[in-house]
Amino acid sequence: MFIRKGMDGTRMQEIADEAGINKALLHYYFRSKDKLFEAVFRSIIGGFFSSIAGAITGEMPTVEKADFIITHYIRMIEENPFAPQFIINEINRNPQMLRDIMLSFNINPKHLVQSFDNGQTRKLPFDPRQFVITFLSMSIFPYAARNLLQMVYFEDDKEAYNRFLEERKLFIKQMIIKMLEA
Amino acid sequence: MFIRKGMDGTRMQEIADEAGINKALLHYYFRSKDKLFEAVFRSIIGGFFSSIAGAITGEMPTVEKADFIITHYIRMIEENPFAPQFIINEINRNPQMLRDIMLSFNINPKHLVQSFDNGQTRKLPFDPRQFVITFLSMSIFPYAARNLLQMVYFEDDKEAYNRFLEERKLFIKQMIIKMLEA
DNA sequence: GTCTATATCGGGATAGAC
DNA sequence: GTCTATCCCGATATAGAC
Repeated sequence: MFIRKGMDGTRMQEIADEAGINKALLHYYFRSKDKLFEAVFRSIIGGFFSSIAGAITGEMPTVEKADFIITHYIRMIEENPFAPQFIINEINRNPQMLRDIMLSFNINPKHLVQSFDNGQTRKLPFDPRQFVITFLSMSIFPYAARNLLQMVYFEDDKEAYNRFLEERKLFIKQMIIKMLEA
Repeated sequence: MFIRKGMDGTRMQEIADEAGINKALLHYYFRSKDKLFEAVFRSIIGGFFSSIAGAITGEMPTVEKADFIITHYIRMIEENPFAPQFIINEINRNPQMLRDIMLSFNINPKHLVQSFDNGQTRKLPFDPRQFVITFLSMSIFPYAARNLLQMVYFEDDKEAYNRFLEERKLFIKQMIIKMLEA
């Protein structure tokens, strides 16, 4: 419910109904709405975040390695299509939470940045983060803006949009590989 | 305030304070929070939406035309960096509103889709919407997810991220033109 | 049109029985 | 642990003076 309607838009009563219990019990377990939300948020961000990190630590990808990472990452988005936008929203609402979570997941931003200097991308004419963020953009945005894009460009045809997303997996792979080879 | 904190997270009192008036006057003008929100939303989406449409109606872009459109579109995002995510969020919250607005702006989805069949892109091996949505993704996502990306990949260095965005304009142009030429 | 004061209600949180 | 009943505050909305 938090994912669908956000922290502010969700009622404790709705959550209790969905869980088949009552509000009081919800407070008994989590003490407050804030605490409940944080618990939910941490569990959602966990998988996604470690994958974002995993996708770029170590040496930068060779083309073969990139292919593996892309497949893995896109599958994760497919399985959690609403998670990315939820994460983005809540980090905008409360940026401090991300810092805490990064610490608790033992992720050091410095290491992330340094890892860009390894591997073959060093000869590229652009900051290699351009490629990483381009990949994330191409993968995440069509899910985050699904309702908008589906309505504007696909006459609100759900099936047509699903086919588009399916075709897009190959498209993304080819684009990224082309960029890395360029 | 709606852009920053969303419809649910914004208080009428805050808006009144910001405007230097009081709550009662706000209701006098707009009758209800819902009505006020819709007025704000329509005015924000207006410019963006007509540009999304304008960017792809008529024949599909030649490389020269694409360059012009990209420059124009990115500038609009730069001037309203929070608008895209706001629009995406509120359309997810209330998809019907977009349908109404599209009607009132006289935008017909069928025409949008048909326009993809014109021009040189017809020979491309992919649905041309892949290119349009790739462009939108590359342009919008780095603004929508700014807090997240800046923290994870730029050690929360605001200036470094601004330089990245500046460099990205050229990067996007080159990528899109490369795709269209491919 | 603009204000103060107030009605009304919804929702987070708690008390206390079981 | 789980429930019902209730407190209490904050937020939308309105009444009514000026």
